[in-house]
Amino acid sequence: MPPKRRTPPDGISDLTIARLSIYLRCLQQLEAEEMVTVSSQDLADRFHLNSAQIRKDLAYFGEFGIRGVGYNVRELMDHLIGILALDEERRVVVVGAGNLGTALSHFSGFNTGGFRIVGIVDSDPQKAGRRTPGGMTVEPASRLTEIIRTRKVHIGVITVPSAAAPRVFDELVAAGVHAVLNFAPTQLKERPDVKVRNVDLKVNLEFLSFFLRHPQR
Amino acid sequence: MPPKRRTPPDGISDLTIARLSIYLRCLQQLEAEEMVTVSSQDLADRFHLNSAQIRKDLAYFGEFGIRGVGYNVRELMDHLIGILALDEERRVVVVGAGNLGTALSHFSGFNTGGFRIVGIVDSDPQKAGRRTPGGMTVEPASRLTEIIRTRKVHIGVITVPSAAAPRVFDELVAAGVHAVLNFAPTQLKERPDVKVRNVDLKVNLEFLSFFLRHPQR
DNA sequence: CCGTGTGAAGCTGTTCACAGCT
DNA sequence: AGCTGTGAACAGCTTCACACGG
Repeated sequence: MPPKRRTPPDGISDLTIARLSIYLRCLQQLEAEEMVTVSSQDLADRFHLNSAQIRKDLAYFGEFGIRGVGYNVRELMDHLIGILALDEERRVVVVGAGNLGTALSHFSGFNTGGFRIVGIVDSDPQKAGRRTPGGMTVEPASRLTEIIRTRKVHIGVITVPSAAAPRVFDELVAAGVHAVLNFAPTQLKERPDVKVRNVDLKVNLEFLSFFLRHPQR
Repeated sequence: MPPKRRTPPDGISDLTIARLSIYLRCLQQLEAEEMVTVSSQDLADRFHLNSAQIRKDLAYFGEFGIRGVGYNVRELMDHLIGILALDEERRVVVVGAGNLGTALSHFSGFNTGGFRIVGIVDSDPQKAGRRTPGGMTVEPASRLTEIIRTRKVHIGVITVPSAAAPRVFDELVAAGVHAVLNFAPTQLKERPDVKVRNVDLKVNLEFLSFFLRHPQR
C-alpha cells in the first residue's frame, strides 16, 4: 500500500512551508551520503532542527513515516518535491538588471531544481541589449508584459529601486504573475491572489546592528 | 522635558526589531516629503502596516508619541536610529566573491546608513587580487582572521557554497564577529553569543512554488 | 475630542508527552 | 522496543478596545 498523502488542509502556516524546503535540502544531502532511512531525531540532531516540529510539519500532508523505524529518505524527498510542486518547471523573470538582479540571473539556485530564468529586463535603455556575465541578454522593460505572456512566467523577481517597485508589481500582477520575490525596500500592498516574499537586506543588517548593541537576549 | 527612552526590556522579539527597521524607512520617506507629524494610523494606512502593532512595538522602548496628535517624524527617526544602533559605523566583511558576494559588496545598502564594507575575500587563488566592479580588491581567504581583527569587523556576510559555510562561520566567530548574515543554504549551529540571519533564496523560491499549486490560503 | 499607550483577549505557532503502530 | 503521529499544554505574537493625557 502506498503511503497516504493528504490533500493539504487549510491553515498551514508559511513557516511550515518554508521548513519543508529546508527538510528537502537536508534529505538531499543524506541521499548523497547514501543514507536510506532517517528518524526525525536524526534529522534534528544533524541539522539543528526540532524533531517534534519535523513530525508535525510532515503530518499535515500525510503519514510518511514508519513507526519504530523512521522515514525512507528517497520516499520522503519525493513527497516533499510533490508538495512543493517542484515536479513542474517554474519560469522566472527578473525585473531590474542592477548588481543584484544580474547576480541573481545567473545564481545557480535560480536555474536548478525546476526553476529557470527566462528573462531579465531593465527600464534603462543603456542596459537593454547588454549581455550579463551569465550569458543572458537584458531586454527593455517595455516588453515585460509580453515576455510574461509568451514565456509563461510564473514568478517575478523585483530588484528595481523602491520607488519603481509598486509599478513593477502592478505590471507583473496585471500580466498574470501570482508569485513575487521582492528585493526592493518597500511594503507592497498585499493581494489575496498574489503571494509575495520580501527579502530585505537593509532590514537584516539593521537587525544585526541592534543585537550588536544589545547582546544576548 | 525630553521624551523618555526606556532601556529595552528583555523578551523583545526578533519580529519587533525587524519592524523597527521598516518603520525607520517609512519615516525617512515621510521626512523627505517634509511631513512633520504622523499618527500610527497614518503610517499604517500609507505603508500597509498595523497601527496597534506600531504603537506596541514603539512602546517597548519609550513613550515617543503625543496623545491626541501622533509622533514627530524627525524625533521618532532619531529614536529608532539610536535603538537600532545606527549612530555608529558597522564594518562588514563579505566571505565568498562569487556572483552574489560581489554584487553585495557594491550594493548600496551595504555602504550607506552606517554600514561599510571593509573587505571581500575568497578561497580561490584565481579570484584573489581581482577587482570587483565596485572597485574593491578581493583578498585571499587565508587573511580573513587578520582582516577581521585589524579592521575591527562587526558583521560577517557568508556567500560561500554550503559545504564551506560552517567552517567560515567558525572562523568568523573565533575572530570575534558576533553578527552574521548567511546566504549559504545550510543550517548553522546557533550560538548564544552570535546572532545569525539567514537569507535563503532557494527556500523562498520553493515557498512560492508551493503557493502556485495551492492558491489562496 | 483624538491618538497614544497598554492590559487583556484572542490567535498562532511550538513543544511536550504518550498512545498506537510496526 | 522504538519512533511516528497527535491531542493537549504551553509560549509567543497580534489585535482589540479603552483609560489616559494632551
